[in-house]
Amino acid sequence: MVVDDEPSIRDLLSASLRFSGFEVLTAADGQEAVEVAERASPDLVVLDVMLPDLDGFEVAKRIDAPVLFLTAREATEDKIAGLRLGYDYVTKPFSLEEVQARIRAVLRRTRGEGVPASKLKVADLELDEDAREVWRGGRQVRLSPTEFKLLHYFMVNAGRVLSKAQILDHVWNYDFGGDAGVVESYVSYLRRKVDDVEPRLIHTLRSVGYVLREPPAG
Amino acid sequence: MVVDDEPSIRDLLSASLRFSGFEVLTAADGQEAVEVAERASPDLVVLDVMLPDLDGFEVAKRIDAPVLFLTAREATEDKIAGLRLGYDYVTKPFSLEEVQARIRAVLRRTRGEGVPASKLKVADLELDEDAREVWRGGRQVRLSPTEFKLLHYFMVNAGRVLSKAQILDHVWNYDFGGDAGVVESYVSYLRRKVDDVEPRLIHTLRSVGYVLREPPAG
DNA sequence: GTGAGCCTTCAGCAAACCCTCAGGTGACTG
DNA sequence: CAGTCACCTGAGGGTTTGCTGAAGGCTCAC
Repeated sequence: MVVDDEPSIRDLLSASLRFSGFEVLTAADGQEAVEVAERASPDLVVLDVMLPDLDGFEVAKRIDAPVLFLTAREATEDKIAGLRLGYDYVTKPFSLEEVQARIRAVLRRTRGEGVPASKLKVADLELDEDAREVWRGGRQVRLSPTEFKLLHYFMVNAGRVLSKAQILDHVWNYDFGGDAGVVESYVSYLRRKVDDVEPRLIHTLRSVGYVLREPPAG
Repeated sequence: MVVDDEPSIRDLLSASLRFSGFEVLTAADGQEAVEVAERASPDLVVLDVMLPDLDGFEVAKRIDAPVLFLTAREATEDKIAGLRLGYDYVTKPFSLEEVQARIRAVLRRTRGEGVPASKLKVADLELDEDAREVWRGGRQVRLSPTEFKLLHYFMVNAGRVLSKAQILDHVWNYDFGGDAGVVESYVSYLRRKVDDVEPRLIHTLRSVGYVLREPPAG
């Protein structure tokens, strides 16, 4: 369930989550959120701290479900302090990758085994979401936050062709204004760090995009 | 459903889609689009971003159907930013092949199994639309974007004779000014890359066109 | 304040690609 | 058989696309 008063954020999140296979309900304010949550008992609520009517914390108290908070990066100290006390949260502007990673982490914690494990593997390339570690051929690799998010996106979608626009939409914050050139830079960084041995896993499809996959025989 | 204020684009798209077996409705502006969509609930709407009355995004919000946007290649930043919100789009000038491929992809995603799978096969020649891969006799072949579009057009119309003019109209952008000589060049490229073994699949019909088909036994 | 790591832009280079053209080849026709 | 026509294909030039090194600005920790 997604609760935010800005329609654009609501649409962005619900579309992205539906595409990933979740069933999504939405609410535009605290009142509606409590009502819908009572009827539908969602597995998780993504909740903006700042709502027009009720305070986010108030809503969280009245809902019997795990909560992932959304908050402005420039939030006041007491808000952040409140969040630190046991709540998970993501700051706006966020990237879809970030939110989905957090959602999966929360579900994994609360629902135990209903969710895929946190280790992704393609050929001899491994990524551990919880530990935030990446290994290629038994050797650990250090990645910057953006590099990690990009590689994670590639691995979740292993075998699928991803356009640069698509990558930009998922890995970069939704308010990023630049062009797709930055994706090329980061693909280049990733290649140097995790794809400098055979078999090559990141492949360029000229004027289409990139794909991460084990090359087929022949 | 096709929504564009330029009659030539509308006719081009609707004729091509009807020929491919779709039922097509059209609208010339946003107002009409919303009305028609309400009455007919189309499976998909092909929608120009730039309409005389309403903004394309406004229309998309009011229509309860998947949307494929059309946009000028040199669109301004904010237009593109809107497209970041998860929408599929094709840039003008497009080729009919491109639009139809995108339409099928969207329908496949939203309607699940109501649409033919993404793998085409003729004899030992295989083409996977999603993975953008082509195989001949178990061996993978790399194709440029135009080569891929051309082969795709051949395979969708396997067994049917295609004139060079027809091919030009479907595979090349609608504003292409050159002559049919390119088609000969690209057929030649394709033959070298995917038709260099028996049985030959691409056949020339002198002063008529080409056809891709498995030759009959004997 | 200072430095390190990180993010983004940019420009130069390299490769891939698209299209044109022209000479050659094979088929049909008178 | 010779002439004509359609087609095939190699060569080449202009353009597009992608890769990467370098540089500037930013944040954050010390």
